[in-house]
Parts: sequence; structure tokens; C-alpha cells
Amino acid sequence: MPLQGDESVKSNKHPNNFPSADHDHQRCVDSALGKAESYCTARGVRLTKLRHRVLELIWANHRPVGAYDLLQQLTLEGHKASPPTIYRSLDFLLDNGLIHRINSLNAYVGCDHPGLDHAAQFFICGACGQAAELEDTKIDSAISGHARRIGFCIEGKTIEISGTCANCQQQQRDRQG
Amino acid sequence: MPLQGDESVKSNKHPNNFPSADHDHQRCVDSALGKAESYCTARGVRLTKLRHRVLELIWANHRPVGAYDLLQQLTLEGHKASPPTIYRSLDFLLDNGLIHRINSLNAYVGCDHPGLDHAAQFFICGACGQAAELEDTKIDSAISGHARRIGFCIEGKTIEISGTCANCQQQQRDRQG
DNA sequence: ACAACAAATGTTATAATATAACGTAACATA
DNA sequence: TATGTTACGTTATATTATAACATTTGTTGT
Ligand SMILES: [Zn+2]
Ligand SMILES: [Zn+2]
Ligand SMILES: [Zn+2]
Ligand SMILES: [Zn+2]
Repeated sequence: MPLQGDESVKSNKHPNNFPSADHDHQRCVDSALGKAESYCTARGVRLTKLRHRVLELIWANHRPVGAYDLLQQLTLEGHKASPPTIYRSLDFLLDNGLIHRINSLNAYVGCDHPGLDHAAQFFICGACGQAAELEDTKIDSAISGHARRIGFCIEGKTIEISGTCANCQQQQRDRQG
Repeated sequence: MPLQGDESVKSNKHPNNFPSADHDHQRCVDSALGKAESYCTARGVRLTKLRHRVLELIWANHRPVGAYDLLQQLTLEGHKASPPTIYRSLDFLLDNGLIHRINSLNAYVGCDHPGLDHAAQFFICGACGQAAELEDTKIDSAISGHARRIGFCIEGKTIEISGTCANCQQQQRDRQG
């Protein structure tokens, strides 16, 4: 029974979808990689060693991370890699819905629930650098509704809201007050 | 009486906000530049010759256009320009709300209603390359609502919906049928 | 196991987008 | 006109991404 919802992951996260500071991050990485493995097996695509490692690095960062950052992290661990190496892995992961690209940051972030053809909506905190992926039906239906009214056929959506997350606002207040 | 709504522009456009194929484009460019001039005068900022020309080129294209495309267009008309020249003008125009950046295209497009602190939502047609700027209250309030619920303080929004506009869908049907 | 093919990766070079740093010119204000 | 500020010119470089082709690895049929 592949690809079912995994509540254990949700419970590992802050209710507002931003990863909390003290979450069990290893479990968080392991869960994501485990899901990715099952998903690739189910789809009959190969999550090779390199692709697996790139996805692992993305989740280890647990925030949107640039291609050249990943490249450097690979290099630091001894893998002599050049740009096409990383971009090919990123392309695979994007094609298979295992990561998302954040256009406003030129960065890549792991997807919580791979395989679903879901609307990727992101709230991105400029203070902590973290991104929360959402699936707000109201936002999605508002957009679909407008598209229908103007006869627009939707192929892709980029919805990236930047600002400051609740945690970081609180920390800023603490520092000031 | 600066910065008021100008219905004459709306009437120059297709109801779905995509510029129609036969719209009076010169009027469209003139109107945008005129508004920009008043706006800059009102705000006490300088729409210099270069900035004016860059904005004019952007509107002349009347679709999202890349920085290096603009650079080439400037060069073709004899202005020996280098990247900083164009990027500085783009920065000025962005800062003053006269253009928007389309993150998913690395491109820049003129803003219909400069000066308003409006939500920039775009529907972008991959066939004709045109972009429709919207201000759908439902979309905006759906996003604001979600932000409020998770305590997120919004600073900027990137909402870019890609696909095929009604006109281009019709043309595709005509070609096939 | 072997050949033959396909998929993935390595490698080198280059494209496309954007900014840093510093000098010069134009403009504003007094 | 002197002075300070803003904008622009110019050179170099940073950042992000892809093209092209060689090599390796994996798969499939025999
Ligand atoms: Zn985590
Ligand atoms: Zn934060
Ligand atoms: Zn026009
Ligand atoms: Zn179109």
C-alpha cells in the first residue's frame, strides 16, 4: 500500500507547517527519503545513489537550497562533482515531484508529499530561511476560478509568499522587548 | 489630480486582461508612459531619459522581456549599454512600481496601474508570451487569510500562473479542426 | 556469461542572468 | 560658481544553468 498519507510526519512538524526549531530532524530526513524510495520503486524510476544523496542533502538543509550550495556540499564530502551532475539530479527530482523549485530564490526544497499532483504554495521566511509548503484549497480554487472565468488553461503555478514566520516574529519581539 | 484610475486604458484591452491582437498599441505605450511621468513627478523621483526609454521598450514589447533582450534593443538603437545600465534602470522601475519582475521567466513587464500597493498576480501564456496582470480579491484574501491563520507576516508575493490563454487555445483549435 | 542497447554520469566548455567596484558626468541647491 | 548628490559609464566578476560529447553503469535478451 504505497503512497498513503503519513501522519507521523505531520506530527513531527509545527502546526503552521514551518519546521519547528527542535523537531526530530533525523527522523524527518529519514521519513522523506523512505517515502522517496517507495515512490520511485512504485513508479519504476531509479533513485540512484547520486540522486538519493542529493535529495538527502536537500532534506538535511530542510530549507530552500541553491544548486551550487548542494554542489559544494557534495564536493566537501569528496564527490568531485560539476554543475551538470547536480542539475541532472535536480531535474530528476523535480520531474518526479520529490522536490520543488522556488523561483523567487533560485533554490530547491524537498516536497512533503511526493507524487500527488498538488498545488505547490510556499510561505517563505526571510529571517530563518525556511519555507512552508501548503495546500490551501481556498487559494487554489480562487486561482482556478479566475482561470475559468478568463478561459485560461493552467499548466503550472508559482505561488511564493515571502515575509516573516510566526517563530521569527516572536524572536524579534523578544530581542526588542 | 494624479494617479487616478484611467478607464481609457481598460477599454483598450481584452476583457480577460490579455492584450488583444489588434489593440491600439501605440496608445497603449503612450498611456503607460504618460502615467509613469505623472507618477514620478508626483513622487519627486526622476524618470530620466534612460529610464524613460527602458520603460518605453518594455511597454513596446508588451510582454515579459529579459534584461539582456532590452540591452540588445538599446544597443541596436545606438546606445552603447552594458548590463549595469539596464539593471539600474530596472531597479528604479521596480522600486517605483512601474514594472514587475516575473520570477518564473527572469523577465520584466510593465505595470498597468503604478503606485498602488497592489497584489501582483500574473497569468502567463506560454504560446503568445503575453502576461495578464490581475488583482483578484478572492485570491488575495485567500492568501492573506492563510497568512493570518499561521501568524505569517507578508512582505512580498510571487503569484505566477503559467498556461495557455483563451486566444491561443482558440487558435490551436482552429489549426487542428 | 555475453552482446547489444539504454540510462546515468563524468567532463569540458559555454550560455544566461546579475552584481561589485570605481570613475565620470549630470543635476540640484545654495 | 562652488558643493554635494544622483545617475551613468566602464571593467571585471559573480551566480545560475545548459550544450555537447565521452565514459560508465545498468538492463535486456540470448
Ligand atoms: Zn527537518
Ligand atoms: Zn522564520
Ligand atoms: Zn500594447
Ligand atoms: Zn496566448
